Amino acid sequence: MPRSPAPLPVVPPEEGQRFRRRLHAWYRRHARDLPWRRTRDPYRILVSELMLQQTQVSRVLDFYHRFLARFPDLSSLAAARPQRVREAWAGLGYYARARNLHALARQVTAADGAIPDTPEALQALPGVGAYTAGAVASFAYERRAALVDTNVARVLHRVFAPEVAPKSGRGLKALWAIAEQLLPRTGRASWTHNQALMELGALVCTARAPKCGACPVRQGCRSVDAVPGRPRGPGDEPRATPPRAGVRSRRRSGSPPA
DNA sequence: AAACCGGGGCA
DNA sequence: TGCCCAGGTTT
Repeated sequence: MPRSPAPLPVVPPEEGQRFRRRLHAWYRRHARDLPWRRTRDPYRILVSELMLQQTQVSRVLDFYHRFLARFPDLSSLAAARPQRVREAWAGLGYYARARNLHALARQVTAADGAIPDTPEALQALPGVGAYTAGAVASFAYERRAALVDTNVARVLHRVFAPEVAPKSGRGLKALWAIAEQLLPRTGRASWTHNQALMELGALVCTARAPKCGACPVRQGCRSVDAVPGRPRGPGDEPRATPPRAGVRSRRRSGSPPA
């Protein structure tokens, strides 16, 4: 029997629209002013995204400014010696990212010098995976591209798909499918939508102690709805235990609820 | 699909 | 010490 492919989750269009609206209204009021949100320069977006891989925003800020002062554009980076690039990265950690960025700069410079604008082409570059490819397409070129990073994965998991295992291959595929269904119609709107999704995960729908009381999309969140008996008012205290999306009573299959 | 990789901060 | 962070690459 050929194993039937697990059906990907479907988000009803109306539900998606309501989600987008509330998310956007929240973002307009709470978005942080981050330097890479003030530019569409593909090079600068690329630098920010590589620095931000597995690294918190607060720790990237200083490095970002210093790096760009040292290497203002792609060609200056491509022309630099590896040693200089490594120095500019010193302290940030994950130094393979610096090598990847440098290799990328040289590779693109050796070609036509243009950073690609589609996720497919971007993903062929060193150090650029599915997330970063979507991020550059969306944030630099304002293309209508989906992206799923750890923040987005957590938000979508909790709100729309608590039943999937978010770290598994299938779970991630499901979350990407949801992310694509949620995309607004235009690339311009997608830029804001994607930023907002990530911002919500970073500021409200956090890994530990999520601020559900301050969440613009808690109504309709399948993880919050799954936790009864907790009337949470605005600005509520961090929960001792996160919603643990998808834990409808963590029962090993077989032991029925008492 | 799962394993592995790799820095640093903070509870 | 363990978990988390705007993941990617390799097996």
